[in-house]
Amino acid sequence: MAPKDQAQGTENSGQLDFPRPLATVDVVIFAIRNEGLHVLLVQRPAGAGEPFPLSWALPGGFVDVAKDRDLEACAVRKLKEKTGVTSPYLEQLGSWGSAGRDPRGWSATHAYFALMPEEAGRTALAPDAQWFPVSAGRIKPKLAFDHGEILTAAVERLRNKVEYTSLPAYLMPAEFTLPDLQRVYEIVLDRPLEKSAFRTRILSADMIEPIAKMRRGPNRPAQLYRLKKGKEPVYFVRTFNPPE
Amino acid sequence: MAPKDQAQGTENSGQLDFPRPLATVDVVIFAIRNEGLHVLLVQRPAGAGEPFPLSWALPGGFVDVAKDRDLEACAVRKLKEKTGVTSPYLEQLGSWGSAGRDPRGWSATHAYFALMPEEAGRTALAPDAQWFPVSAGRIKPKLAFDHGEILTAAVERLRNKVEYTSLPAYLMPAEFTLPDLQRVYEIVLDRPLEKSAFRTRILSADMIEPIAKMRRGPNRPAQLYRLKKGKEPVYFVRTFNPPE
DNA sequence: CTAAGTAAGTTGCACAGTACAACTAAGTAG
DNA sequence: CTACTTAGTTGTACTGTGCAACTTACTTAG
Repeated sequence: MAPKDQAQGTENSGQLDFPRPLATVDVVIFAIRNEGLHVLLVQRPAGAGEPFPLSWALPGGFVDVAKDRDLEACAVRKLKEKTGVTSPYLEQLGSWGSAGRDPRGWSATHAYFALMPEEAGRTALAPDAQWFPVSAGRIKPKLAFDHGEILTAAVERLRNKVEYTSLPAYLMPAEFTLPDLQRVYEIVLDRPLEKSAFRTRILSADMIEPIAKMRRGPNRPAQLYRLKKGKEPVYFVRTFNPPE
Repeated sequence: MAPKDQAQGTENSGQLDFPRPLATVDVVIFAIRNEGLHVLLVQRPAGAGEPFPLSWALPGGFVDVAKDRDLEACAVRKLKEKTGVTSPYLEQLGSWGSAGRDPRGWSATHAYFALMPEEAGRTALAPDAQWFPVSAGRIKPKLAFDHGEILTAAVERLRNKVEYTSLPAYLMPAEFTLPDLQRVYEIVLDRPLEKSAFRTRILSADMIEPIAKMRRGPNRPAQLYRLKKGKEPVYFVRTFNPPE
């Protein structure tokens, strides 16, 4: 039986015995590793009746109406199961739902995207999880379901936001230098940025603070910074001017 | 029975006989009427077992797995049912899902937001639908479910985007002047904008074109424009500089 | 016919923040 | 001590907004 057109709004919408779509949550987890943007994927099981056996997929799964108080709690749970940690940044990305995206039936997934420092993703990675480099907004293996499309949307959202926010700060380790941060911006945007304009922008944003320590190397030492506590992401009033 | 932790990923996730959340779609439909931002609401029925009887709510309802190919098609359908038209702009806003938001059980809604010109919303409005003014991001009546929260998020998203996009163009009638458009920007942002900077921004964006007609009034006539066909929204590289 | 009023549209200068490029500073390695 | 490298600064050009005064084109009152 199909729901009434005006479900949530007709005299008999109290009857709820019509077919419901499957509800899942998937999380696109980004980290910087080896000077490159990486995403965490999970290999699908090979069991009978399993869709996309052995394909790689975004970590996620069904909403558990007994366990999950709300969608975000569900996303946090999935993230924790695969990485052993909670991420410093979690944002809703959007939802994808259609008749055909899952062979098991009409399904809708609520996608989230998370940013974490490399160091966080090393602790307790699930055995079926693995980091994959993202190049040109794509991943090498073809992903299960429509996860390739979701990943592309996540990369695009990340790139757009990096243009005018402080999001890359959540990809940094506890202590970092300004050139470190700039490199992460450049990795995500895949283009070089102006050093002086970058420094002006970041330092006037009141988002990081210097600590009493320098990063020493074979050349001039660099000031180390840390994120100010409890800092929301900062929104700048301009984008970096794209080249072209 | 609860889904496995690793649903979409365990040997027996082929079994799909665990409880599923309710899946709905709701649409926040904006239009400018009487120099003010308005949103379309629908009054809930009074039948037995109906949650929030006679409260006002966002137009929406259950996903119909037989009728709706995907979520967006479902949103378009809801929109059409209430307004009789399709809107020139429809964007996904986010999803809200939790155990408590609907007394009938764990439910998740996929929220969209739509922009349309006033003229479009006059044709075939459903009898239970009505336009309400939005002031200070709020609506007078307390809305059903968590729709107040969703509306607040939609207004916030709209305000943010108006700061650096051409979205208000979708709120305009077929022919409009630049001062008309500026007024709509000012209505949404709730603050005055600079005339000359506004004109420079809009005219250099290649989004509207002048037509061979002027708007005549008790003073200097104004050039009429129309949206260029098939125009995607334009993103500017700066926001208008907020005051203070 | 003229003057006053009003809104459309233009112009010029100040200001903020990025782009570009050259410079200084502080370390290591030979 | 010199060469090299990266951190960090400085100065000038450019772009687009903020602000304010100005011109233009119409209506209405007299």
